[in-house]
Amino acid sequence: MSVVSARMGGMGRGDGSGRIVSAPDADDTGAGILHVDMDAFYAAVEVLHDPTLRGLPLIIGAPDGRSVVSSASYEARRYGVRSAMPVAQAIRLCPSARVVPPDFTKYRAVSAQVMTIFEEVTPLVEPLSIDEAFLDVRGVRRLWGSPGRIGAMIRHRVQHEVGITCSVGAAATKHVAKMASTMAKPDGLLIVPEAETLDFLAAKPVRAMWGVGPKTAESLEARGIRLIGDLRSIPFPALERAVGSASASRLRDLADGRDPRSVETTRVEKSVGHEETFEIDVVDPDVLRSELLRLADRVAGRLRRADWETSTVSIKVRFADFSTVTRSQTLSEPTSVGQRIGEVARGLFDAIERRDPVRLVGVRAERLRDAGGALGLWDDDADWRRVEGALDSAQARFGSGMVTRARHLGASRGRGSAPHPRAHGLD
DNA sequence: TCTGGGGTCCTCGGGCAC
DNA sequence: TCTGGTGCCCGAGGACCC
Repeated sequence: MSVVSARMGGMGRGDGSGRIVSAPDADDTGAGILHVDMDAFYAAVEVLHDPTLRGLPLIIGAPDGRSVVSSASYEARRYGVRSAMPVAQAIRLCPSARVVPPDFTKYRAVSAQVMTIFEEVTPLVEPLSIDEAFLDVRGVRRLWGSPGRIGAMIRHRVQHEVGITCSVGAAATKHVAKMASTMAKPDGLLIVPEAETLDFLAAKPVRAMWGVGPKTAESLEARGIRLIGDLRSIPFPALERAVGSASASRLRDLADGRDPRSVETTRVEKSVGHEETFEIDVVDPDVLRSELLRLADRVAGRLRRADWETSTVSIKVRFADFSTVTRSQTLSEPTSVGQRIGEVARGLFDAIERRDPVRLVGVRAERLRDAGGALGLWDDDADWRRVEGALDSAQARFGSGMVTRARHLGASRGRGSAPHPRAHGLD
């Protein structure tokens, strides 16, 4: 029996018109990775808090200025409203829509409820964003049943315990599970048994792949590569010319159904930043400098709350014509002091000669590189040798101050003492 | 029609160390 | 002492994701 029990159109277009779903008891052999994605999450949470909004076209986004749509209800999507579209344009497409400013406190609270449900099903949960996660359910079959049953159970629990709907993709790999949940939207379950992976992928457009955006798709399509199946047949050197060698290898693997990424339960932030778009483009350098200081202060505050320091500060300046430049500087001494980050940001800004009107400035701080992965997860001797090499090289470059600190961080965690996230998995 | 804000990851060229 | 290969970091830019 085919995985597809209902088909209502082509590929998903974001408005649910291409929805494809499976029955929960469809063949799910080998489909132990689930991707769960909330449907129109921000809009759904707003409806949860104000039931009079149910059934209305909703646009989540700041109603004024230069903001864009963060989320839209399916009622609004039927008018062509999409995420990332300027709010002004969305209102023109759907003048009857209710525009609601985003409230992340509310969204985070509901997200926590949903993630708790996931963690009650399996310890192997990888939150991907506020409204989606991967779950590895291969080790909990005896507890809850097959992946299809588990997907159906999660959907039922989220709907009844939280009050919103979600879509689930079940497959042998993260990539296919993610594609499947997208196709099942809204409020659906799509199972791709492992043996049907290649057939499932073959006729899908390359644009549907996770990681292929407009630019990559355009480059592929210009060479006649429109379907994932085409990625398998094109000579590899031609694919490399289209997207570069690393992307070519990755895309070829994904097209062949290979995706070695496991569900990782730990994730470490690598940078924090703030940026702001002005309502009206700014020319006055003093205004821009003081804005950079303000952003640097906010960044520093977050660094201190997270108890880490930055080794590299970068700024971003977007001009009126939307061209963007970034500048960064690695510090001789790591810091979490706003004034210091602000000084560096201002210095970087002053070194940019272009003085066109500016629409956006941003400040970002990279986490201090401690040369072995921020959590110090040493897999084996090879990792350690690589770290030692990097530290030696850095010592030669920068002197011993920063390097001693990095070496200490590595050593204090202990070689081999930190468990790899995968070690927490079920058997 | 005029493009947010928060991120991650990749590529590429240059410089440097071993 | 010089050279080439290798591998790392840095910095800039870009693509992509939600």
